[in-house]
Formats: sequence, C-alpha cells, structure tokens
Amino acid sequence: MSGLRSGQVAAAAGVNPQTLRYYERRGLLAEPDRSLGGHRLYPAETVTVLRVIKAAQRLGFTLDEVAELLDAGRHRHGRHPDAGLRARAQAKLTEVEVKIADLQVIAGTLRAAVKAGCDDLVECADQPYCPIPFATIAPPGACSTGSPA
Amino acid sequence: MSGLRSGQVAAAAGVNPQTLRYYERRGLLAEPDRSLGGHRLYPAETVTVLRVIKAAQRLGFTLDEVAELLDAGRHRHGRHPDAGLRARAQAKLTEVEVKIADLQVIAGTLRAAVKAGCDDLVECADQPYCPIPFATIAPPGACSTGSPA
DNA sequence: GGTAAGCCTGTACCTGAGTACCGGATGCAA
DNA sequence: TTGCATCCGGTACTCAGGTACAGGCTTACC
Repeated sequence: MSGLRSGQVAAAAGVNPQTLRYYERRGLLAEPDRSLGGHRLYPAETVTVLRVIKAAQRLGFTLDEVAELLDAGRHRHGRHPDAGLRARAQAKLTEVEVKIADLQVIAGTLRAAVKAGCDDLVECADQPYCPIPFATIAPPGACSTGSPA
Repeated sequence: MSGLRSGQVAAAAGVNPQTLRYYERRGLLAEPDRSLGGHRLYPAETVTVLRVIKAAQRLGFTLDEVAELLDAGRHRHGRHPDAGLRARAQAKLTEVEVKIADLQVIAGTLRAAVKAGCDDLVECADQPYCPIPFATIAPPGACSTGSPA
C-alpha cells in the first residue's frame, strides 16, 4: 500500500505534476503523507479533488474561490447561508450572466462595424457614420448593476 | 505652440501617464517630438488614437492586435483582404460568439447546480444526481471547431 | 531667480495560473 | 547494487496589461 505518487495522481487527473505542488501551496490540496524518503503519497480521492477543482475553474471560479468552496464543504455545510456552494454558484451565475450581456454588446458593435465597412480605426473615429462608440465605450462590467458593491 | 504634454494627453484620454510610455514601447503610439529639454510633445490627434485603442481593447482585441490594426490603417488599406479592419472584426466577432456560447454552457451548468441544491463539491462529485460534469468538462474554447489550428 | 509641479529614464512590482529549470536525493526493478 | 526514472525543494520565468517608485532634470509661474 501507501498511496499514489505525485506523477501517478497528476497523470490520472490530467494535470502537470508541478501543479500538484502549486495547489498544495495555494491551499487547495491538503499536505499528503510522505514516504520515509520524503516523497508525497496521495490518497486515491485526491484525483477526485483535482477533477472537482478543474470543474469549478471551468465554471468561472478562481483558485482562491475554489479553495474557499472546498473549505466550506469540509467545515460542515449549512452554517451560514453565504458559505454554501449553492449561494456561491448563484452569485457566480449572476457574474457570468453579466459577462455574457457585456459580450453581447461587444458582438453587436463588431457586427455593426463589419456591416458599415469600417476599414481604418483612426480614420473611422472621425467619421459620423462609424458605429464604434469611441467616446462612450465603458470599461468591462461597469454597467447594469446600479451601485458598485 | 508645440503640442500637448504627456500629462495633458493622459488626462484627456483618461489613462495613466505611465500608460503612454508603455504604449510607445509596445508600438501603439509613435514616438512624439520632444522639447529642448527632452519632454514629449504630442499632437492633438494622439488623444483620438488613445480612444481608438481603448475602444478596440473593449471589443476584445489584444494590444498586439490593436498595434497591427493601427498599422494596417497606416499602410494604405485594401492591400490584401486579411489586413483590413473589416476582416479582423469579422474574425474577432466569431471569437466573441464562441466565448458567449461557452459562457452560456457554463451558465446552464451553474443554474442546474443551484437547482439541484449541490452544497459540497467533493461530496457531489460522487453523487449520481449532481449535474456538474466533473469528468467531461472541457477546457475553454476546446469545442465547436473541429480541428486545433 | 526661486520654487513647485511635472516630466525624464530605468527598473521593479502587480494579478492569476501555472510552467521550467536546477542540483541533489529517492524508489524501484533487474 | 547499479542504473534510471521519478521526486524533492527552491527559484525564476511565462503571458497581458499595466502601475509604482527612485533619483534627477525641465518647465512654468510669480
């Protein structure tokens, strides 16, 4: 027995072996047991944890957020309402929806630019027919929510 | 006369003065004339160029891409079809559309997770009812285009 | 001509998520 | 027991798009 070596875990989860140490530093993976010589020996469930991390990242969570999510799961869930995955997923969903709306505005602008046949940005900027909103263009995420939280 | 000083240009365009030097290094802004003492003196149109840069960034172009776009505009347009703003805007539009589709998949997954009431990622990963696709989750942008270019 | 604000160059730092390299130690199989 | 793959730690680097700081010079106004 003993456990899986870092290379095995990395291969099984499809990540770079260095990433395991990185996640350990970041608090996403618990420090595993060691062999007598100091090599890491992981329990099999580490592979699951890694898959979970990758899935959460895919859903838009940062590593810090993933670390909190994992922690929230470990410390008995349901303590206070913000801590759970459900609430955070809801918040992240809102974020993603805002981002989608933002990109849709951008797509609309690009479509208009293509249609209008703009072919030189600097020249265009002075023309009245150019659909690109040079002056009023907002930084990403600046709109749609009334107050900055 | 002489031109605008860097602080004036930066203020007029709403950017950090350091950013002007940064853009100059990156090839987005031409090297301006200097005063006898070595201070930069910008023509008024630089403010327009900065606004254009910011607008293009907002539309999803990287600074390298913006530099190319500006260059393409300067070197007489219409040479070959890829070079123009129109073609690039079309390509960028496709990129943005892919990103939107990707985020919509993510939003759908988050909605499903909220609805299913998942509350602990690691536990969830072993449950059959959990809607989060841990195993099959793809890296961003991996789908929808058949071959990796 | 004095003084303060502004500008100069060069270098270092920031975020986020890793990846790469180094010299040395360990694990495992033949 | 030898040899080689793997792993160790620590450090440095990557990408993108800036931002900050230090130490010194210039400009502008009174």
